[in-house]
Amino acid sequence: MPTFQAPRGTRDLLPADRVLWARAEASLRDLAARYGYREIETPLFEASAVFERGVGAVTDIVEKELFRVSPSRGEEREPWALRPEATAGIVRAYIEHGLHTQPQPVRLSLYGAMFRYDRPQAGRYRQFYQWDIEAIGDAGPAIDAEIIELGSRFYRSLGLAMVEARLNTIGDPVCRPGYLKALTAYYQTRIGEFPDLARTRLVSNPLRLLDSKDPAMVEINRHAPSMWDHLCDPCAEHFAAVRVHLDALGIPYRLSPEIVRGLDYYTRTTFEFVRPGAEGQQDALGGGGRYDGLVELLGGKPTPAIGFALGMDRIVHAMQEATAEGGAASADAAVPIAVIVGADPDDTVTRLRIATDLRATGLAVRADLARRKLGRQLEAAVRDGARYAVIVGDELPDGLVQLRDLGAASQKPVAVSALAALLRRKASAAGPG
RNA sequence: GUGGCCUUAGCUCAACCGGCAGAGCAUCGGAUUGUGGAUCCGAAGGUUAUGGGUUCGACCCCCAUAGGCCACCCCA
Repeated sequence: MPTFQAPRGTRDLLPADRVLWARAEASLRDLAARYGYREIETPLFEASAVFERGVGAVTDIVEKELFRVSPSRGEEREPWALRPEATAGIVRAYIEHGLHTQPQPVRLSLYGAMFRYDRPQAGRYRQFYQWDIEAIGDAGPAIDAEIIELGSRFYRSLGLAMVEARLNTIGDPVCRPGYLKALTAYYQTRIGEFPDLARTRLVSNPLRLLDSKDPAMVEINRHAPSMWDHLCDPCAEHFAAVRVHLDALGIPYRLSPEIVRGLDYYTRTTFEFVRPGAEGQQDALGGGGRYDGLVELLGGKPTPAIGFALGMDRIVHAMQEATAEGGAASADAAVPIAVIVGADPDDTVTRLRIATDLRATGLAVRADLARRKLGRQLEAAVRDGARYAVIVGDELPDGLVQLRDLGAASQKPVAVSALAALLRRKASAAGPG
């Protein structure tokens, strides 16, 4: 066993892994830019209160899962926590920097690491990665549809066509209390059938009982009153309008009353992206909703907003499975067009100098600097995926090297001074693959 | 945070009832000194996750710890 290992719940992404990650990240950056969601970066940690107030102090998230950090010294008094999600920090930044003075809505995109302190298992890490999209300052249903369509497109761009959008509405502070009253009243009539854990939850967060996976609760929920029957007129109109927009865009979705968000600042639209057939609890690949109450809760003016977050760890996992099922393997960006090898293993100066000169012209080349014999150098070049080898040998005093086509196993002498232009032409001619 | 299963070389795994820790792949080197993913030969790689205990003797049995996985809790 090595002396040190990655901390519990974290892992190293080795170069072979990073290829897939980079592809997903490139796709999301491209999409965000084209949809007008501009990148923002917030600190990895914030005052704990940002999350506690935003999320609710009595929830498991804060009591159990918040990754708290405290300064080991100094005058800082405020307890900090690593960000468990992106929204609270983004909203804090929106308020702090007066982004309400910019044209509304402000469309924002953030990709990065999030942290939670709970017991790890596959697809659930203490350090994990999320892509977060927020549109702050627009109450209309069209922006809801834009964001859901953006999420759908992202999955499709990665070849995850099976991902399914699920849509719901949870009302707003006008109509939800009445619904909660009706729901609680119904649950009271059947509390005798409740599993133990569900009983405590009936008090703390009855809405959450709707997405319980306990068979008894599923049966009870079958006859539970529906939020949809209790919506106030504005909420009902909003919900209908979101669906009109999605239908107009041709975005398939399933209406799913169990998609709830347990927190008070969530309003109206909620949605998730799931992968049917995923093992265990790993089927949710992302989700979001409207949070018209959060900006005010964190000290800003009342401001409508909607956002969503996609878990990259699970997305990459899904991509790996899709690749294993016969999809195309992705290309490694670090494959060189040529490797500079030499007959004299010790002459690393010449090899490094030629490689450096070629790289200065923009080419992707690598010099073999391990002092091994020529055969080993060629072998390594082939296994690196290089198409050419530049062989430095006795011809060098005449200004010549051998340019060897590793695929065709043929070679010809080339002037060192002509190498860059020649390789550039080869690189652009054949293209990747 | 609760319960269960698991941990042998970088990776995938062997090792009889408790009796000298091995293989394949990968890595590095060699196969008459300037040419390849194959083949052959060789080397290196281990306190059997860690620490205790039982035993003449422990990869094997017992306890603890760490880590992984699974189911809960939860999923902002």
